[in-house]
Amino acid sequence: MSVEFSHSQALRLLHDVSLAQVREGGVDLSNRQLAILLTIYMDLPPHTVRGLAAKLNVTKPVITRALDAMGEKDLVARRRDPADRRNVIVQRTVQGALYLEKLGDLVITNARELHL
Amino acid sequence: MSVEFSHSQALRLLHDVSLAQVREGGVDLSNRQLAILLTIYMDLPPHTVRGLAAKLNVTKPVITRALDAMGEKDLVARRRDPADRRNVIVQRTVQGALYLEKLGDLVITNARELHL
DNA sequence: GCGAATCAATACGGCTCCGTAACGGTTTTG
DNA sequence: CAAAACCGTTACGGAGCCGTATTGATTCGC
Repeated sequence: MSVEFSHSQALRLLHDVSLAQVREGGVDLSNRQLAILLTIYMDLPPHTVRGLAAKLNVTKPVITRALDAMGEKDLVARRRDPADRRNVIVQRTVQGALYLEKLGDLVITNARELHL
Repeated sequence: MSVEFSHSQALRLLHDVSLAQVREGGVDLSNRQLAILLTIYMDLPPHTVRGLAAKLNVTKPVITRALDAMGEKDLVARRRDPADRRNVIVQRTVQGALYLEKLGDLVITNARELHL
């Protein structure tokens, strides 16, 4: 299945998705937070703070703080690694999966409306 | 040209794009700023502060501040409306067009890598 | 076993953005 | 013309995130 995105189609898709996000005014994540959340849900576990920091090319406190913020919204959960208690394992949550499901639907809906 | 986005393909695309943005670490706009910028470049002019605020469902100071921030990066420009000097007309810039061109390319490149 | 190394979290000062409210400048209205 | 309406900006206090440096807990290396 192959398709040629036109340049303006790509930007229109971004426009519609980000506009819907802004207008909705619900949960709004920073670029970094979204990247972290998507990495947790799309890449293979396990996810540690250090691993996420390396993958996103940011410092560890950035990850810790993002997990704090998203943890309060129940989008992710933390657990100490029993094998090596220095590590923290980042886990998915029902709430987080739900949020990303809606986000994916938003992309798909807008892509369809572009006859893309 | 039509294609069925799968749910995970949509999220993967978002993941790759936001990850690239974060890893790059260059100009990073908030969700709102990006929505404003894309509206200015994708929707028909003229664009006023009030009009943008209504379109994005946010207050006017949000628009003013976003224009301040993006104006300093030369992504947008402001001009008084000669016809009604209360209005401010928001204009595109070369720098802004360049930024969005790169962003569009990023989406297209990542979409292609997904064989989408 | 004990010091070095590793992990995540925290402290700190600084910057940006927020929402509400007030403000000057301009135009419309009566 | 004066009062009201309108437009964008600024003021203000507060919240969130940043980078750097440090801390506390745990594990590794010798």
